[in-house]
Amino acid sequence: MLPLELIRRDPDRVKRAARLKGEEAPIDEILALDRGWREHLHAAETVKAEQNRLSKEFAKTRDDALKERLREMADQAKSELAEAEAVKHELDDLLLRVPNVFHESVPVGETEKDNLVVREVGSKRELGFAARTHYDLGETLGIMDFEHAARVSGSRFAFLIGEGARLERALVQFMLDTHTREHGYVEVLPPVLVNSASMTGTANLPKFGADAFRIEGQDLWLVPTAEVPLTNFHRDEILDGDRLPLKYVAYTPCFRSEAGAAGKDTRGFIRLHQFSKVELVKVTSAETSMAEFEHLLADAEVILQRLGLHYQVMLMCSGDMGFAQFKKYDLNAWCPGLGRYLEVSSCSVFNDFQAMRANLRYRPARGAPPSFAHTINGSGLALTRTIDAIIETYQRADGTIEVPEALLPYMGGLEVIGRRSS
RNA sequence: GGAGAGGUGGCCGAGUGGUUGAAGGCGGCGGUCUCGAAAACCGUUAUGGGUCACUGGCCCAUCGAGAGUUCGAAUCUCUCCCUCUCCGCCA
Repeated sequence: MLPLELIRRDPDRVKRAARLKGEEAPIDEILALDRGWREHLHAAETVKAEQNRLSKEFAKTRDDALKERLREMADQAKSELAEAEAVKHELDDLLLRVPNVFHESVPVGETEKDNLVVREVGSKRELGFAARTHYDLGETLGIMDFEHAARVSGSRFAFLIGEGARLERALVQFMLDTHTREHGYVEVLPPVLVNSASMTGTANLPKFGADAFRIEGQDLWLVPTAEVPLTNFHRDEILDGDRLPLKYVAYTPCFRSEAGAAGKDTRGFIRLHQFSKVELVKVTSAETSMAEFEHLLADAEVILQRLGLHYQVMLMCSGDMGFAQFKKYDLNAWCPGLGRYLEVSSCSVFNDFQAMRANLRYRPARGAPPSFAHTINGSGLALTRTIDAIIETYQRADGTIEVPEALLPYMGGLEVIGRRSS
């Protein structure tokens, strides 16, 4: 969330940022509640201070009249404080609904059409025959199965089978190895059920609860991304500054109900209620976050480069970047069969927006007062769509799929997916 | 899931309802001593918030969380969470 102090000092900046993001921000209500809260709090504390003082006196004198007066003061302080807290709750609730501001380098715009292509790497592969989609190829080869998934779970689920499942496992291994051995991330296997406080910490709550799956009757949610457990790992802590940046990588399933997206990408292995992702998370100091953000983006790009996939780096405009992000890049991989790019990674920096919600701080130097950390995350990469891009890019005229060179060590000698072994 | 024990500051660990925001120790920081270091000794060492005559002061809150009893709660009561031990169940 944003510091209340920022909203007091520069409400217009916050309003403007929200408008350019296409979000609502109840700034005037917040300012009114803020005034009310401080009035009641001041009243309560004044009475309480006097009560504390007289209470010590009472310990000596045991004066009955004083006791009666103290009883009244206690009631008064209690009711003022209750009033202050009620207003503060309302205030905090609204604060959690104020979107983050954004970095000066973010282009102002309304829709995805206003996003900026920062660079393109590689080029669209010429196949020399009519490209087929990953779901056509996948179903034909028997490595993807949507029909049985619909029976077992419902729509927007999928099975990977045989060499398809093997491909995902190889990719996971490849990505984790690259990020841990070469990029210095610590591998983590987190819980995939998290509580509401964690969901609030990363700003998935209160606004986006409808996009997530909740466990009935319990305060538990299925993680929409490993960002939630990784970023909340240090919630309510004060870290030593010299431990930063912290770098974590985790492979987890991700669960999204995607309520608002019905009808979009219904075909194929693209937008599912459950998908796998390798996620990168960094916790940094305020000074280094923007540079660490660019590094994280580069770490994710390495995966695409090694897989030999053509992709573009897209800088998201204000209107398309989301509630919590300070700046965001998408990595879009080219899929010849679909004839379009698929988003395989989304990399974001949040400045202290998440850290304030999660109360995640660090001490810049010995004895210095704590500051809120900066948080960064990005997919490195989403497995499902990376598989789509690989299948469509490496397909051969006979409908089999070549295994990208980088994955050969992870595929146990398999060089072509779908080749008859007879 | 059943039975029991316990959750105190960066860490360990005292704590009788009333100068206890909290003894003591460790660690950290500053200093004395020293050619320097160690040791020893002295001092200092939480977080959040409000407020003011605002490079400082004053006030409030915080001893797992929440509620209660009381003029006053780390200390008494209740609920919840977590940890540990034993049993059960399981991967």
